[in-house]
Amino acid sequence: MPYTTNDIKRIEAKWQKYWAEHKTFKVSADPQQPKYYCLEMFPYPSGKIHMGHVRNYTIADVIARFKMMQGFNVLHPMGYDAFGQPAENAAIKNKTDPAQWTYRCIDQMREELKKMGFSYDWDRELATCDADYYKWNQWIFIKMFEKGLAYKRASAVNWCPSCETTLANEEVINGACWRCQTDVVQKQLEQWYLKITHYSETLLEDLNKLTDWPERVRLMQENWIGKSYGCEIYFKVEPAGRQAGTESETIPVFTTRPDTIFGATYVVLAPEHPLVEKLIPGLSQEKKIREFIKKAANESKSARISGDKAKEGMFTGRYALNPVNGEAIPIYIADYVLMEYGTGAIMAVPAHDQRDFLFAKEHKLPLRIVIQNPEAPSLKVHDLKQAFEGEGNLVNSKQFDGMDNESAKEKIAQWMSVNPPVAGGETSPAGRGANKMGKVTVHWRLRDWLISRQRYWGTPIPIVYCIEKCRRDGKNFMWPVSEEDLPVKLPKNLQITGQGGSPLTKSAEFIHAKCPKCGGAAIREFDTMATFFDSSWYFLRFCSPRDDKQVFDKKEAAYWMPVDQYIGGIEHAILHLLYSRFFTKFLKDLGLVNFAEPFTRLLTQGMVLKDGEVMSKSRGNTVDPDEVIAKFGADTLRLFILFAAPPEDQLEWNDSAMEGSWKFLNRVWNTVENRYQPAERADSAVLDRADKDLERERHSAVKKFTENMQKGFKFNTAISAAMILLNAVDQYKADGHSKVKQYYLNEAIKTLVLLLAPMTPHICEELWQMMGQKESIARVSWPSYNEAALEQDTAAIVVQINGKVRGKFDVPAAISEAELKKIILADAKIQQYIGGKAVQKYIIIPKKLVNIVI
RNA sequence: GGGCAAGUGGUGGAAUGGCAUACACGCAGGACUUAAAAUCCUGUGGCCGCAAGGCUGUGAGGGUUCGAUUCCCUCCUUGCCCACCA
Repeated sequence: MPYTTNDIKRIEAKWQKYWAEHKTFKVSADPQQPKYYCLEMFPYPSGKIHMGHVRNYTIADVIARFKMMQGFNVLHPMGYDAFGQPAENAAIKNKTDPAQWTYRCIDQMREELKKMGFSYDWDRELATCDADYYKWNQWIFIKMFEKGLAYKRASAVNWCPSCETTLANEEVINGACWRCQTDVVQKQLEQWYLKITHYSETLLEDLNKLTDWPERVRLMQENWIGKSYGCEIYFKVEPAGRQAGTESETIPVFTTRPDTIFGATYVVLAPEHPLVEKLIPGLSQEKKIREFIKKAANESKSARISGDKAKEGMFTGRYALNPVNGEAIPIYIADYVLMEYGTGAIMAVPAHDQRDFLFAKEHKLPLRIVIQNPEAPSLKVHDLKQAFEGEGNLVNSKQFDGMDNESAKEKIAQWMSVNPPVAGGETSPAGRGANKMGKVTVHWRLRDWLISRQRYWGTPIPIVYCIEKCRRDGKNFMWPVSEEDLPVKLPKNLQITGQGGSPLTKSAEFIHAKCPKCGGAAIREFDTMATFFDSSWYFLRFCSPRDDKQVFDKKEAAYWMPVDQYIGGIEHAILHLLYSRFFTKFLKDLGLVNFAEPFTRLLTQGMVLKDGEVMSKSRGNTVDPDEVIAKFGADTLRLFILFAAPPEDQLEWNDSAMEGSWKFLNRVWNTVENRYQPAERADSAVLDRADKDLERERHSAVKKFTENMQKGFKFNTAISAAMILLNAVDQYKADGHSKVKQYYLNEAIKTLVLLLAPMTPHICEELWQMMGQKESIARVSWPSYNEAALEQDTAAIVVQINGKVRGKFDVPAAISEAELKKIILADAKIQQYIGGKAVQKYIIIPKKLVNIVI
């Protein structure tokens, strides 16, 4: 039979049908069997799969099939992250319903995935937009609400004017919306948050457990959580002349540099700081300050954080007292201080902080040097061209003078946390430290997660607001929907226009509800959940996807979880992976799971490039997997992707290398077809040199292939081991009349097909059948190797003189050192290189190398 | 500005202290063919040499070592992440 595109198409279709009909990859929990949960990040169903998907899922499929052959009970599911804005945008554009569009895309995507021959247990397929999935989103939300971990709060939030919705901090990239790149603005809104900060400490701490995660993902999460040790210092506000006697306000500032406290020459509040309202009324410049605050608020986030922007600010007219020396310093409002970090207020030390330095120069504010550079010890204020941010010894700092600033950080923080302000009087706000100058604190960069979205195509937040009795009684009127009323279903067939806010606000059918408390009239919350909520626990749902009684089956989850190998793009290093870790910790606290981390091992696959650039629709340099499959078949595509680069590295698309993969499979095919002959088991006692060499090549290929699969999934070098075996088989001259030779040839060919089975499953199934086997190759045991068969009789010894290669010797493998030396020194060429000089020593690495030092 | 990763033939890549360039792609030459495709064989880092062979070579410079692509230091370049984070 020839090897043509049509044959390949027929073979691939045949085996895809076989796997589907025989449910080859259907699994169930079996405590007698070791489990392996292999999971790829499920796709957003946009219809067509792209090369990034193909690479991601091919890597996962090879791992799943390899583990299956190694005897594991492998869970390998697939689903769709199906809620989200693209469905709404498509619905607006095509005047259809987001649900219709999404399910059509899912159908299309499923077909494409099947064409790749992936080993999914299709009976577990799920889509997050199914009511029987998002019902459990709502259930989890209510549990969080009950524990105080889901709450509603008004504050300045990130708002994307184009998507007309709020965004989480994690979704703002360089001040712009992650989805549409529109500049994000700040807006004051009442929104739902999840209290991920409740787990800050353990999210950080447990990163240490994730030893099989890429180092850089752990670092990115560590930076994102951002634990910083520092000090909160209390600056008492001086009463304004007329208001003398009124209760004084205190400004807590956060700093990581308490060693510079004696150099503070002004205090700065963020424009949104709540204290501003209390400080400015009645001041002559009140109006101007309000204008400035308004201007700052309207500025887009990207403009505000851009590095080269001049720092703008205004003097409030008020002063604050530095607790360490009682000095009155001016209070400013400036846009370079961010409300969302620290306390939203800073002490400015212009001599030792570049941002403060620039602002001080601009506003002619004084500088004071409190750290002397040991390399230029007579630093003067008027010499400063920029802030001195280096290490040094303290000056102008009273009893701390002369101390190195690293020790001073700790000493001063300690001193402030036990002593009242030197200027006297009460300064610490209630609960922050009873009348002390400051306190040692820890600050986190991680913010609570804003999950409200003013969009239609998402999980409705299961909350109702009573508008009758509860509200009239004036107490709580916000209630979670009771469990038996879940799911709160999304209404169908709404008009999606993309304008005028969420379509849910206009659906009478949706809005009106009954108050779960008093039974009176109520209206529903019409915000939906961010889709990252959906994907934060889907891996648990895959353990029991059809369970309609509970969020997931505890027993099933206990067997399958945690995920042994998770595979996906680096772009989810923070968002999805952090949220999933948070959910797992919450579910552990609920007693539903008994592990703290959902993903034991993580592999982040590299991007697919073409012409040196990331393949993307907007660049127009995509290669359609469908077209490649039509021409070469799925196996060739899979092999190319695995062979072209290690999975973590970028992969450069190359058409001619694609043909190389085709050629290789063609050779494998021809070898089986032309050289495999049924033969009986033969006596190994009659092996000649060539047979032994072939056997050694076979065992060596199994060893190298298996080790490369196990140590970091180095598929490219595993494949090269298989290629070497094929080369050895092709070189091997089997005497057609010798049963012994045919037997060993058959063994080598069978091994080759088994090794390739996880990578190119269709063709290997077909070849396996051609070789007379009845069983699907997917369930055959992985081949083993024998160390003894790898032994060689002779060893090639490299001889170096002073580290330079000067000769090679074939010697018996078991030779003694003395004999080895004798043989080498007897060589005329070696003697010529030694040239009569005295040999200082011999470095001998057995079976490898001898270095003669002269 | 801070952090991390990576720099090896014409190309993808291999070697993690012991023969640099495994395995492929590409290219060149040859066989088969009326011819082409396919397939097979040979060669393929650079320089010198008819050859045997020699010298040189893993971004640049230095160090450790009998021996460095591999470990350490400095620098350059590229990529990624974070960033008025106090």
